[in-house]
Amino acid sequence: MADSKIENVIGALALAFADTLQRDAQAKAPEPGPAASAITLIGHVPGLSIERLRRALSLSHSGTVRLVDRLVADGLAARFSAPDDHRAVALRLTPLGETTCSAILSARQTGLASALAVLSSEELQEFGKLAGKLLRGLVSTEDDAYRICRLCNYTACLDCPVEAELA
Amino acid sequence: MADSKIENVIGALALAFADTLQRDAQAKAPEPGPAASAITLIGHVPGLSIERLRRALSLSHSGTVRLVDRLVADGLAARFSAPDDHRAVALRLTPLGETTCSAILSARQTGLASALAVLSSEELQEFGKLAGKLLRGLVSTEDDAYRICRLCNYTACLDCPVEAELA
DNA sequence: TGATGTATATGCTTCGAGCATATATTTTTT
DNA sequence: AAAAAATATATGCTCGAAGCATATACATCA
Repeated sequence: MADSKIENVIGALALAFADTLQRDAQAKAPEPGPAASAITLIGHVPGLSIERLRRALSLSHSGTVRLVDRLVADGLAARFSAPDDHRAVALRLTPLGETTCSAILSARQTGLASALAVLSSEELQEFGKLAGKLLRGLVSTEDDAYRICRLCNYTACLDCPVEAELA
Repeated sequence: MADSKIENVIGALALAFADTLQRDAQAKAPEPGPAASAITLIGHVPGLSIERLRRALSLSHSGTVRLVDRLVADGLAARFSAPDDHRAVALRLTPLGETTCSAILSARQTGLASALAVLSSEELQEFGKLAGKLLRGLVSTEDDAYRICRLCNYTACLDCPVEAELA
């Protein structure tokens, strides 16, 4: 079929972008792996529970608990008891965690911006429009949204297509 | 800046595409992690050396050797001595490895195609064109090419933008 | 020939991740 | 209202992939 070449190109680009994205983000995190995403998610949703974090990161339960243990030990996050559900933990970033979160997000953005610099302004608009359409097709549950947006800079996501799709 | 929203959307899409891509591919591999990429790379470049594989997978040397050990133990790959350099190992897939490689590639393609199905034919063409332009901007060395194309279906990549950029 | 660089292999250790299980709280059922 | 089931978190245990340091073989260059 004529389209499999296009699929190859798009798949390779997604892989390459995700690589640099995660590399840049993880370089500012205290450890490699999902720590960077955990920090930006907690920053995005203060009061997040461990269970929601677990689903967003596609980890096991114990893996998530241990990851949070490490973030707390590093002074980046803190556990509170959730006001509405006394079983649950409400996670928040410490001031140091906020700083780390900003560093992760700006590193992510810098790398991405330089990769996108080869497009003209019009091409970027067009590419972004199609990307938004594709993104809306990938979201059906709230867990999907947290997972997909796990490294987003939410301060810049004013009319996020993911939120639009869920609403 | 007005463009950071677009960057968010593109970054999130890349992450989501790469997630499904790797999930689909790894589900057909003997183990999670870089094994799926290793198999398709060896399939793509028979005679590949461990050192080249190492750079394409961004692993340590010992990690790559052990990964190859496991692929060989699983009956998916085999070591030969490279004809031109007697230090190097030439890697090849066994018939079972070829079968696995095909399964990985077709799983990858199926998932990607369903994600792209929300675009019209014209939109897909346009998106692919811009993706190719972006992709060319990301390649400067041959190692980059192997890394970026590590999960590509090379039989469908007749005029690959990565190869075009290197030539 | 000798020296340096490159490719591979292996012993050792570390540490992130999952499984099984235990406890606490909420929700549902009877 | 009491009992049962479901949900959220925590922890002991084990596994195994990955890196570091080191050793060996071959190649290349002086």
